[in-house]
Amino acid sequence: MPRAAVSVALPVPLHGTYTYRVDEQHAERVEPGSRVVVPVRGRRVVGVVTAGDPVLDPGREYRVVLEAPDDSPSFTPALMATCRWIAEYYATPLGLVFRAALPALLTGPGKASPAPRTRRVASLATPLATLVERDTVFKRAPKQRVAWELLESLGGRVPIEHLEHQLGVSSSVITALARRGLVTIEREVTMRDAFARRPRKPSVELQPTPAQQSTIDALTSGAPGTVFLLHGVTGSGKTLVYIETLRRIVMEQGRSAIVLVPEIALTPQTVDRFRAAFGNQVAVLHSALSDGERLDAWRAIHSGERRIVVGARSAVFAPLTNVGAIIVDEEHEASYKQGETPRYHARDVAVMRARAEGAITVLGSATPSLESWANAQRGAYHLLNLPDRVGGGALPRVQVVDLRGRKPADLASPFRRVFSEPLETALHETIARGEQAILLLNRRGFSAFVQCGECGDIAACPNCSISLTVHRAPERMTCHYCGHSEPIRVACIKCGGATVRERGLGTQQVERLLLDHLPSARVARMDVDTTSARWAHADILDRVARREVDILLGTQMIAKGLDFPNVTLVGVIDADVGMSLPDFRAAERSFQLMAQVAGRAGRGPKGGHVYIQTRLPDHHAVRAAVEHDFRAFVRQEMLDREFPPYPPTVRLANIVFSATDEPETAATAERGASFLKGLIEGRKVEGIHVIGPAPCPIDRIKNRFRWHLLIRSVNSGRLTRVLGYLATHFDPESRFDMRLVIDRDPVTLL
DNA sequence: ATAGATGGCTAT
DNA sequence: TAGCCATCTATA
Repeated sequence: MPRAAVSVALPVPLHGTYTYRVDEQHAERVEPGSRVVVPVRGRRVVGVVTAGDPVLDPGREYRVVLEAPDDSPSFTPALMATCRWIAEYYATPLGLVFRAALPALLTGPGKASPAPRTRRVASLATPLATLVERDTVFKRAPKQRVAWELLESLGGRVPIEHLEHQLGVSSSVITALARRGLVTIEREVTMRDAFARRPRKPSVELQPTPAQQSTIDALTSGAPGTVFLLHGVTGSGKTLVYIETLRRIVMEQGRSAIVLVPEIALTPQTVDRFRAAFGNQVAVLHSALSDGERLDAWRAIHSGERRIVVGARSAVFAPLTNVGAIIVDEEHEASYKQGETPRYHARDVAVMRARAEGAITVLGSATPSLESWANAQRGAYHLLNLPDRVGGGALPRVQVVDLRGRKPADLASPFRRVFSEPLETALHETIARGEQAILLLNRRGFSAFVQCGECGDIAACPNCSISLTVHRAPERMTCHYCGHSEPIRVACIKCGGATVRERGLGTQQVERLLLDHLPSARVARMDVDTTSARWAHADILDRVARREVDILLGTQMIAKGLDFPNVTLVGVIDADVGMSLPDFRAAERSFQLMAQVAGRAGRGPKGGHVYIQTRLPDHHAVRAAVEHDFRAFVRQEMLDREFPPYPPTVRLANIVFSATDEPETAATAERGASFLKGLIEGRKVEGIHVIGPAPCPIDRIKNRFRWHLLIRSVNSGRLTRVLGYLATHFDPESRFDMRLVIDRDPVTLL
């Protein structure tokens, strides 16, 4: 039945759809989920058909769909349903959700697809059959002979990139061979796939242990829509469980699957294992792909050519059909939350999509998020445990170095101020034994906090129980949730001891100290500055794997998924910096980080040691990290989130106002708060509370002033309705470039 | 979100 | 006074 008109969601921040007529030429090619090119204010825009045959107003003119560029819809019904859920839950226009779900090259009306990528390939030009012949030709060029024979042994035709990077042939040798006419170099069109640069290892997956096997059995017999929370300690072999589960669901049952990983660049080893196990069934989507590469991968998935998608956050939108499983590795990771509109959490989207697809969801972590843990406790998720390391290896011994009440003599040198004696000794010994160390430095605090030098207590807000931030002019401590403010404490309210103002150290400073005091150690630094280049992450980690690095110093990015058997020492330089962040998840983040980084130590037969330097040795996050006891941490942390209530006890949304004028921003935030309070009181909505407004912890970005307010709700559906109402009925007024952002389930409140 | 229109301000 | 930038406006 050809359609006369369609409803189209457009990538504009307007809620609701637009109606366009369809002429006969396009009638057969438009159905829900199809991309269409339509006129919007005189320009061509790509929208997505949400429904066919809407009711038309006879008294009105409608514009006509200009193009229906695709043979088949880009969105399956299950994926459409998932996008609709996102639009409603996060109070985001549907068209913007669709746009986020498509590769960039499919969201613009342009037809120009980028030029295919080529690579240079070397081939043998002349056969040199006899040894005598070779001896003469290569008499004075032994390196050319090696290269030539390597080429010959590999079938006479090899990409130059491969010769240079994996086989160690220098480029000058190749040019010389080409110049002498012994080798010809030509260009060849390749599939754009940057990850193919990494050497592919042969598949040598081990046999599952009995514990792994029973987990695999449980996962593969889960009813459609079941969500599993797989709590497996570091080194318990979760990746093998994922792989064997997919072997059944994808290879044996013929379905498809998505594997979400926090950030591919940080987890190359995990990705390598999937590629090794499933070869060209795997499409890898990661942030470093070019637009063209991403489009190629999308097409290969859409056509059914690749049925396993491994990727970061947005891979949850992979255009697969018949999805049987969605795996979310390291499900607690904050990078699953998108930082811009649509601000979806890929873990939660994964659960919704899996339900729509009739698939199982596997949320895996050694340190699950409190949200997922609470869902498992109330029976919404099915909990599976892998409590032991594969091969019976012990978890490393964790030792606390108490930095409280250190004597002036201990603080004489800058080095000693950062590295306690036990940590320094351990570093020396580790390097002397030819083993490797990882040093974790929490992200530099963006703001200063006040801590007691005697008991370690960090000054916190009496209403919100998050840390207070030091402000200059006027000099006060301020809460960035509710706006509470008080003079800077000089004496600790718990013990009366003298307080100090703290602000974390930078990685460069610590690197300098290491280079000065351990001149023989080879130090690699890994942070945003050293990893901006495309393959910088993988390159640094590969150097560590090849043991070209003695000490790897870095921010949280070093804590993830690495498996280096020769790393026997891990040091957490200052656990308190993380604990001091003005964020209700500060303790959770710190615990996760300590637990994850501790899991990097002692993965080999040599065992391992962890040192945590802190002034809060009795804090439950530190104690639980020492004991490797996630459940003990959760028990205390759940209590702490009850009053004042924070997730998972309540649902949370962060409403951010920003504009170029400070008083106007504050006034609009006030107006937003009154609007919400009026709505809540007027409609007698129970269990929803507005906190603030207050300046955002980062109160100014690129000359825009930022204020925010928080909404707490005991009930999810009610919060959905309030946010939907705010998005469609509150007018922030566009003076001073005013913008309003609704961030539901925020992972950071900066 | 975003392009095109508008209006004020600076460098020439 | 042209050109630039911040701001405004509308989207079938």
